[in-house]
Amino acid sequence: NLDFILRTEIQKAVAALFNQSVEQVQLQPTNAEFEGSHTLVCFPIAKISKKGPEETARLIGDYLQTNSGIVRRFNVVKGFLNLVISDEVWIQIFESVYSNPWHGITPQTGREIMVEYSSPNTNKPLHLGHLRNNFLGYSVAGIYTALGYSVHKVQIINDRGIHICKSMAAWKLFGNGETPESSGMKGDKLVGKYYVEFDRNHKAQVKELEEKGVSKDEAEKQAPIMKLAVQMLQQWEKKDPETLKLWSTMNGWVYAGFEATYKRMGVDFDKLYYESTTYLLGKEEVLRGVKQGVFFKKEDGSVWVDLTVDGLDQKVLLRSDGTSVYMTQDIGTAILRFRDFPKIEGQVYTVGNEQEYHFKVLFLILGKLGYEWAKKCYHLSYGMVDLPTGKMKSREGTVVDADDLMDEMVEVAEQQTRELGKIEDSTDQEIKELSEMIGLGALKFFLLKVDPKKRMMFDPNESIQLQGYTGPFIQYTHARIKSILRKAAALNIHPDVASLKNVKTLEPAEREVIFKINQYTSKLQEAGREYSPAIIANYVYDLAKEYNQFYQAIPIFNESDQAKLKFRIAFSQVTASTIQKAMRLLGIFVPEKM
RNA sequence: GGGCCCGUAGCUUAACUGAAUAGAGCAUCUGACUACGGAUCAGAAGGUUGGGGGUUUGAAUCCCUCCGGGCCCA
Repeated sequence: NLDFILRTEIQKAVAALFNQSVEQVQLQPTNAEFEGSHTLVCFPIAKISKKGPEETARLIGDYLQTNSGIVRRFNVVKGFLNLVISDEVWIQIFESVYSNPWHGITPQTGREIMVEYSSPNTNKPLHLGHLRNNFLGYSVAGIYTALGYSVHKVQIINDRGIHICKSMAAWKLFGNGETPESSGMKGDKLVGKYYVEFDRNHKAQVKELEEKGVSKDEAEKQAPIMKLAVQMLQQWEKKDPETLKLWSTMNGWVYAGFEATYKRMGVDFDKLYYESTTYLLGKEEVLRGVKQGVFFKKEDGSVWVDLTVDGLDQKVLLRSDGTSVYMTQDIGTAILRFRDFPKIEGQVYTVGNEQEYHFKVLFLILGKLGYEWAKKCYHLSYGMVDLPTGKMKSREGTVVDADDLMDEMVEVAEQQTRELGKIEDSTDQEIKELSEMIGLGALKFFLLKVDPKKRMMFDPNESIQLQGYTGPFIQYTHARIKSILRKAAALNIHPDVASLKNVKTLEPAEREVIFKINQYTSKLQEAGREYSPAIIANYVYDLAKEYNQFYQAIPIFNESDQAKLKFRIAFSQVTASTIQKAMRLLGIFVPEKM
């Protein structure tokens, strides 16, 4: 790794010149206006060298140039030492990537981790927010896999509670036995329809009661349809066979619908957890905590945890009637998962940032209960997706449905593909598949390129873009390279490692691309450390952009020098495969033609 | 009442965790070969990084304060 070597050389130089050691070597990419690729910021070193920043920079530059063997030239601007790495070194770096098909893929380390994402309710279909959630979780899982982890992808499905009983109640009253088959609707959509139906009826009944002088709060409880839903929830808890049957039938419809959506999204799971089987967990753990003295009981019998020493407040874990709260379940589920997968060192929870407090508390509690792995639990907190009209609200019907959005993206992609007419020899089926790849690529890239922590804006009109900083731009670059490689094969040009050795100098555009290719592994590590697919998205865009610049500046096949020609083909190959790998980390596929 | 997050070009965003003239894309304007794919490339214009103060050789980044937006806990 070039950066590592450079750092070591710089440390040696400082030791030799000033008889001092530097901990932090501040290396950064050189600004475009100066010659060089790596820049050493010399201000901090000037402090220990007891000389001015410029002189310090010059001395280090001189030393490196004569002693290191990798620095060809240097220039000093103010306190910045710009280093020009010799082309031989760049070519060597390229060669090591080229000759290693496993570049950027860490062999299995034996480490294991769990990533949770999606985690929907079963009363309504998936929406735009779930898309961001799923793509993020899936991508982080992919990044960790590439880092050598064995990753277990899970979700917890909120399949019980009043919300699904509302859909059940409405279906019972107005459904007339309607099923996905009889209606031709996707199961999750059908159940969602009855959830809306419930809400509409409930509102009407509340209004009626209010007109009779009942208070709003009372009216909401007394509305007959609400009473029915509550009654069904009680029946469910008593395990009434008829209620359980309807419950599992309707949930079954939803799962079939979700399955179709996940499949199209290209995400999957290794294990599913259901709240109906986990909601009673955790109570024993909490009681154990009371015995151990990490929790305490109040006079009314409720159990609390005191987090004031951690800068938070007191939090209830069991109500006075002994019933659980959400936190209790989450404690139980976390422990269950570590029993199911004893080798995992931690869990990543992909959940919106409104739950930040909840997870902070959860991890603290798990730590107090003595679980070491609590330290390795991470809340992958992401911001809401806003619409130009503001927040998505199901009650106001402003929710962007996941299936609809994917349809729309693919449709735009297909229209564009046909208009450009570059793939005339393709069958309809092939065009469909390609459009799916492009449409979903655009959507995933759009949702992943922004820092997960940030709240993001989704404008349905402007977000469907296929030019510029988008997934299709990168897919296009890949397809274009593939076209070059086909031509090279047809011309019988076959690059090999030996021919690379005959290349002595590089064009600036080539150096830039190699610089980017060389960054892949460190960007991958950074993305893992930060749990941020956005870092990969930014990286792969930069790489594609650099390659396109090279492509425009240098006509590859005009080259008469055979070694150079072969080098450029090899170079294009490596770029394509790096693009392919990086995009795969985002869950995006790249085409051969488009 | 207590706590957390955010504010960067008209819009969407980046900045390697304190470094050079704050990078991109969209939109606007100008240009690109009979050549390997124009979903591309080159260029112009667009910024008091919400306001003010402080620390520092150096601040979008750290501290204080005010303004504006979002979220959580009781």
